[in-house]
Amino acid sequence: MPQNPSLPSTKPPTPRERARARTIEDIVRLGREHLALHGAAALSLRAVARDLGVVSSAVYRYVENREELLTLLLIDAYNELGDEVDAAVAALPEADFSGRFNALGSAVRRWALREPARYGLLFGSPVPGYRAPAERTTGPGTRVIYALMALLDGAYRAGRLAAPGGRAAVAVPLAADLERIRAGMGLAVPDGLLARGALVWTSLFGAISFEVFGQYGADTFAAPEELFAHHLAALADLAGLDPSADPAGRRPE
Amino acid sequence: MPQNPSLPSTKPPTPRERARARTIEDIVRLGREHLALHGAAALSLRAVARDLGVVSSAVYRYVENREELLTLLLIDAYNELGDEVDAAVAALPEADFSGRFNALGSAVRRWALREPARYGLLFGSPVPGYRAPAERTTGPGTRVIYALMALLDGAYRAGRLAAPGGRAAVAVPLAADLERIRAGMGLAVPDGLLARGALVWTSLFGAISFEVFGQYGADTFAAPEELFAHHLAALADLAGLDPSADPAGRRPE
DNA sequence: TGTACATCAGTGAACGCGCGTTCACTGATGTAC
DNA sequence: TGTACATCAGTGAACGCGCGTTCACTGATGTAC
Repeated sequence: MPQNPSLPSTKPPTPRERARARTIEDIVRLGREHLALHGAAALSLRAVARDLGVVSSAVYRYVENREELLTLLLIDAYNELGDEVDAAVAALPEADFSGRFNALGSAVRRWALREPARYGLLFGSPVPGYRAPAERTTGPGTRVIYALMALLDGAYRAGRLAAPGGRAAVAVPLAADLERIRAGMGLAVPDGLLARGALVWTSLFGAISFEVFGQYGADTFAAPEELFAHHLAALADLAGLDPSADPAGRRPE
Repeated sequence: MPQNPSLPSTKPPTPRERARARTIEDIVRLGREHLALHGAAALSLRAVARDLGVVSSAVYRYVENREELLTLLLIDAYNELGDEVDAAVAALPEADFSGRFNALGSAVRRWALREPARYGLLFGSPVPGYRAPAERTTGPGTRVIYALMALLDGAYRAGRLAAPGGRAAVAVPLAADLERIRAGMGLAVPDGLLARGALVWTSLFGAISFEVFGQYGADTFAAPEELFAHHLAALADLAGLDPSADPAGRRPE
């Protein structure tokens, strides 16, 4: 049974604690590599132990079981994606809403193409027999949608988010859901724009998933970056982002 | 080595041939059930053989190996989805473009929610170590996008597809891709609308994947049908479908 | 209509593999007095 | 500063499992003459 590393981390870590933390880091790193190479279903504690240069049972000192390692890898991947998205967004001025939107979408795509198997773990078919513990993964798992919603909400508060036209009315039960989300995230955007934001969110990942998972077919699109840039621009329109007042010199990545 | 069932199927099938075809059907049916229950990674020839009431090596009379069974199941699933989409679309008058668009999207969603594991096989993370043979799966695998594009092209030819506004210009390399697609599918829609159609396509599957794969979180949306109906309406707008002339009495499913 | 032969479905044993997990154990590293 | 004890990392063997695939075989079903 693995020892609980540090409940109240008051004192500085002892050498043993630091060695232990480093080993856990190694395990996660090796697990990450296995994930990237062979996919989640093929992730095995024995293989990780081999790479760690240790007998298979030794891993159980650090990780309760295979599920737990999967959870660690899930959190690790969500956080890496979240970090990269946050950094890409923060690199542009706060008032450049369209620029930040582009940066967010491009950052997700870049990470997904670089880490297809980990992207698949997060946004692909569920791993059979594994259910992520919500209390540990919800936080890291919602970072991208939080970043997107904060961006759109900021644009709305700045008067730079146009009201949606078209045929889409918000029905009553959906309005209740949206109100709950708005309250939970501290947003100001009205229903129509919030619903559009949700669509933009799923659409972004839909476009990326098709590219990463190879749905487009072998040689349908020779210029996938162009296609994605086009999609991003259309999604910015769909979200209601007003292009007129964007700082000059911005261009899609 | 499995015998090739029928290259030139001239004569009526012999009893043996019919028994053989029935057994293959049984294998696909059982494989389908295993897929639905445990996912593609857990699909095993031994398990199928057990369910078939036969020793494991006997399956090799009918199926070359595990890969081949996966391919059969892939084709089977693509065709079932394609059949249901086609039927849903054909149930509405040809001129009711918005209605048919709704029917198409709803049919995909319905099938996906009913068959989450098979949906995951088609549109989720790739099965590790498996590559679908393009020459056998491309046909069935493109039925939905063909149906969607035929629908949008019909609307365009009928003057019922509005030119896209917004910031999205089509860059040159992308235009070349689009021209190839247009020629290959015999379409008339211009670049802007074609690119929008591709975005609508990926967005539709993005929305469905999030719902099927549980990305929304446990209780974020109590009314997922409402959300999807809203998304479909927004996607109809995005595609450029003109709502004004739709037959009365149409409503989203 | 009957016989000799070819085809085919299914059997059963086997090979070699990797997996998750448990358990009693040996030494090394830390801690309390 | 030294000693006795507790903690912990890692070992090695084992249990029981399921998998894909091959192979020589037995019988039943079909086919040619």
